[in-house]
Amino acid sequence: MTKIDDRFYTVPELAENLGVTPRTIRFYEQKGLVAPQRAGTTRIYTRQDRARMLIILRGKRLGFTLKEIADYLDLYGADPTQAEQIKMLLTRVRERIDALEDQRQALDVTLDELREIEQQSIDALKEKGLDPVA
Amino acid sequence: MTKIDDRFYTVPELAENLGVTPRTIRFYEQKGLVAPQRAGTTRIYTRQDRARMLIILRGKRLGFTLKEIADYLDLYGADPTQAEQIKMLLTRVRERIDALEDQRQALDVTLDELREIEQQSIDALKEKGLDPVA
DNA sequence: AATCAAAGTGACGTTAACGTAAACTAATTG
DNA sequence: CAATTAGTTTACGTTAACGTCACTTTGATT
Repeated sequence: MTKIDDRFYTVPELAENLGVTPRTIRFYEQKGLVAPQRAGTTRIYTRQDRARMLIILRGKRLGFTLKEIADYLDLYGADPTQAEQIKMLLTRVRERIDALEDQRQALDVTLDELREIEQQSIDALKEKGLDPVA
Repeated sequence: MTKIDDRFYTVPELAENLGVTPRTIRFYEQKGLVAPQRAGTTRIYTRQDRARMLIILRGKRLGFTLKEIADYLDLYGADPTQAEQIKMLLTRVRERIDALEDQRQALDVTLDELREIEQQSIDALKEKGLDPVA
């Protein structure tokens, strides 16, 4: 018998557990990313809710907007085979990979230009008899 | 005798010439980055003003904020030897290089994670007998 | 029942770099 | 001289993802 984790979390507890602020969790709810049940007015988060939050946070880490994450999650559960969901994920992930590779390219170009300016600055200071380190 | 470029620009002309909108130029003035003379109410930009704009635009391309660019430009002209200006520039440029190198690192990590997800998605679709390309 | 901490609910603030729209004024053109 | 064209001014709008307050509500405890 494996013990199932049937623990419930309140907002502050879940926030603590996930390393985010309570405001963030409530904000996500307002954006339709999570929909916890209530006990009176208090939000109750199950392990499934927590799993959803983890997906959201991973999405954020990977640079997706909350809107994109919401679109993805909308298929979650509404798609028995989950094929559509995975296809959509694959599409978005590939878009993001392309975007990041472009960014990487641009970043390298910028770095080169900055290094050139750095060198020019060093040279200029040397000509004035100044130490570029100081 | 070299012909000097003593042409003057109005806001829309300079904007056109630099590939920015008039609003941008006026915005920079409001932020204290440029201070063109006036002919009545109309702004008059000299070649020096244009040079300043080019510096600003380069700074932007390199990822500096308008505030940082403004600080840099404040030394421009107020520093006869220009040594301080160059030192400051060097400091900022190095900071920016460090930041971008960090960014590059993070970006690579993210890319790896995305590629992993891509692969997992492909595998999942294949197991369902679906073509990951479609 | 009074109290008290915890949770919730607006609602406005923040940041950066402009965009947009409306209303003005000044100068030129027919 | 009226109309058009240019340029200016002012102020609010935009975007994303929350932060920060101030205030109210609840459920629980004494």
